[in-house]
Amino acid sequence: MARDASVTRAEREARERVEALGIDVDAFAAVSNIFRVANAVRNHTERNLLSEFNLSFSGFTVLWVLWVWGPKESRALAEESGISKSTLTGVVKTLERLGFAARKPHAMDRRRVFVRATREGISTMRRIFPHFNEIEATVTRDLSAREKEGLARMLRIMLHTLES
Amino acid sequence: MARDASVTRAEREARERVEALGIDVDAFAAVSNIFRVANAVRNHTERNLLSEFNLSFSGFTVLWVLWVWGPKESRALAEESGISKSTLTGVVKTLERLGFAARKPHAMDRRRVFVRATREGISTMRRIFPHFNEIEATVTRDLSAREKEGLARMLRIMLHTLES
DNA sequence: TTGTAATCGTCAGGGCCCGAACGATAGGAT
DNA sequence: ATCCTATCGTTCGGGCCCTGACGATTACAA
Repeated sequence: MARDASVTRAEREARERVEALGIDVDAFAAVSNIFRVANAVRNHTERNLLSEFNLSFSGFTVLWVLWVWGPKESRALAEESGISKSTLTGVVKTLERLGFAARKPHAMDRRRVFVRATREGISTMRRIFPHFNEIEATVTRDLSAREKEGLARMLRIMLHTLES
Repeated sequence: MARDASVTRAEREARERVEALGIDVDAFAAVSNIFRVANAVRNHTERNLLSEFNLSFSGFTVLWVLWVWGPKESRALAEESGISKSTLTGVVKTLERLGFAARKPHAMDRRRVFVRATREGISTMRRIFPHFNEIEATVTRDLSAREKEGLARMLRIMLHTLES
């Protein structure tokens, strides 16, 4: 079957409704579809993979960061995970309850706290990550390797634009 | 200045950590960057635009759907907005409190409820949307029109893959 | 040394978010 | 007419999410 890149009815309606206002239709189409895809993949992953491990998507993300980077201070861990410090407090509490993460105090500075993945957290990530990547591969299966690279490249450009 | 599409330190670390597992690196780069961009744009929009109107991103999305489609039943409105029915109940309550939306009972079927945007909700959307589109244009400003179209096209392909 | 400013992680409050369970309603079948 | 089943929107419990405020701690200046 040929790849289906057709515009959904919702998107067509939206464009018609909005075209009169002199807006940037290309930007609109690109960004709103990013939200749609992110939302859909996130929900799909939570329901079909993470729920087995009692992990939320954020919990998974935080644990993933700890797995990749090793122990991190709260502030940096929050930033890297894309959530606020206060949200991180709650997420780490949940990860501790699940036995996937632990806190340890900073030796020099008693304000700071390190968070690390436990042995069980690490082994769990090793089990989950291949399945997660399988989902990523599935949802991009109708794109060529070249297209995937182009997609990632454009998103990185947007990220840099946002940070500047 | 030349466009910056360089891989972030975080992404480089992640790849190294994970390459040994025989995963699909292209899919990983594409999907994880979708999450990053969606998160960043969402937060930016909430902080710099929607907070002035006491709107969450979800509230904005729901109101936007009502603006484009006109009155809708709860079930369809939730689906179109990418949230669950139970979440919609709360979001619509907030929109009602703000005076942006109203409920009206179905004439034939007393189980069903229509939701519509109020006059004030509509005029608010007309004010907000151009600013929202300005953000969309800004975050994609380093992409050509052709690239934006290609980006949207690839995301639509992913959406169709997810739905099948 | 003592005051002051900066930074740390946490908590409080309010809203979003989901799945599961619920009462109300509707549509068919018998 | 009365079951049975499907579907509607809501509620409930628990977790995520943010901003703003907080006490604790540290760094630095006077």
